[in-house]
Amino acid sequence: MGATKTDHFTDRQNQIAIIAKALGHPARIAIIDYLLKVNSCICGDIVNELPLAQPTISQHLKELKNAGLIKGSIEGNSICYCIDEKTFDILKDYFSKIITTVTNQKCC
Amino acid sequence: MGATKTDHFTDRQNQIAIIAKALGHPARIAIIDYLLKVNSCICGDIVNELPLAQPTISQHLKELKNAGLIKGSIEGNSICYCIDEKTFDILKDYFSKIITTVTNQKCC
DNA sequence: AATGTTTATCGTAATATTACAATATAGATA
DNA sequence: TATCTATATTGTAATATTACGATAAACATT
Repeated sequence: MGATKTDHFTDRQNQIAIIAKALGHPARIAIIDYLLKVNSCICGDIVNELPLAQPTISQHLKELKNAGLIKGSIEGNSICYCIDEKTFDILKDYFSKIITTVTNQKCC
Repeated sequence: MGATKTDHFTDRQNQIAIIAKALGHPARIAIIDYLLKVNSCICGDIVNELPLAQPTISQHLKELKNAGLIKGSIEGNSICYCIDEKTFDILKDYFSKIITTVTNQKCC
């Protein structure tokens, strides 16, 4: 017990959940906010910007990358992380659809 | 150690993270999907619909409710759960803003 | 080559989440 | 009121997440 029963849900449900989960931590939202603000980014910057140790930030960046929310390219001896909008589109579409459907419902 | 350092982040960052986190489990996405499908709902239905025990579903419903994603009204001896679109709007607006910003960036 | 800088990984302690059996609670119905 | 039905709560085991010190890896610079 304790582990999520991934195989009982559809691929789409798992996909949405994985992306949402990656955004389910304020440090990761703060990283996204910072990436938007600076328009381009080096991880070291984030370490100075956030109240977390370097290994913790590296771990959060990894999760955002695994979820497809950011992509990183090697830039000399540091790494440039950027937002990957395709993945954000998936979520936006999902929410848009929900809102449209609910608006047409007469319930509760 | 181990606990999220909530007070180091902005209220808005925490708010987005809490909502996203609530959607970060496939069972909860499945519940949202089901609520959309049936247009109105009783918890018992969900228990028959999902491969999870009744207490587990009750727990997931509680989390969705705490995050403001659904609302429940007592309906005789059962409970009618519905989607609360206001909260989905918050996320949709957040993602829309991200996508607009990123599209105008020339990075990586 | 030695040193410095930047980022990742390992190990691990603290905490949180997930799932469910057992049980409680609340309202409906007999 | 006794019983049934629907949902919530409690307790707890299994697992996952979060945070960070220590260390490694990769590249740059001296």
